[in-house]
Amino acid sequence: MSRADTAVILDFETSGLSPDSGDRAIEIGAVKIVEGKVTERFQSLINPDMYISSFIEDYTGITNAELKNAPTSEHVMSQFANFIEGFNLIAHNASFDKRFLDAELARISRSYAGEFTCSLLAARRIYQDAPNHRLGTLVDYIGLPSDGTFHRALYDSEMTAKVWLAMLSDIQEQFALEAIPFSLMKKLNKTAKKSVRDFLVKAGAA
DNA sequence: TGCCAGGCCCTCTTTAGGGCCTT
Repeated sequence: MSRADTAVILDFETSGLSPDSGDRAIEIGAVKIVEGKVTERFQSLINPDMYISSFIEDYTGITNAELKNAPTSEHVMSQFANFIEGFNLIAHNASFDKRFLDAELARISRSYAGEFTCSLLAARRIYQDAPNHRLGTLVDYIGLPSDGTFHRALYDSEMTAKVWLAMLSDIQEQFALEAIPFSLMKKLNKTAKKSVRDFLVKAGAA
């Protein structure tokens, strides 16, 4: 049984919202957690072979000048495919990062065996009283220390990992669950919000 | 030329529309 506190939490900065519209990854950041502790980190800029808009330069702080000298996607994604091998994957709004991961890996004919789950969908269920479920808001809502350097890949993956571990800790304590399996968090992503409490109580009793 | 995302989830719903999230 794979544990939900053992996984790779990843985050892409990209040139836009959709690889299907020609957008590319410009930075990847990730942390590997094993039994709740960060054991490895991965970070690299990625040369997207295109100019990024001034909006994206402002949003991320990543400039066209930096990207011009960045390593190729082929190089970075090959290393990243090795990094995630054997691990399940987590991202904040996973459907977004999964699309870019799949698109960039497809370019080098690589794939991965791990399963994806989403910290955003989990947070919408576990923290239903939060003002909203953006990463930065959740960091404040939970009371995690932050220097506010959001919108960079490694920082966002680090903060997503902290939010994820806080959620696991909270539901573990609240519903008397032990060593929460990854499969439980995947099911939680698809559980109706109104019945999530019953779902977790039953999971604790099982 | 002009357009430009997509999945989840709520509700004034299900023969639909719009807000939330990610860059």
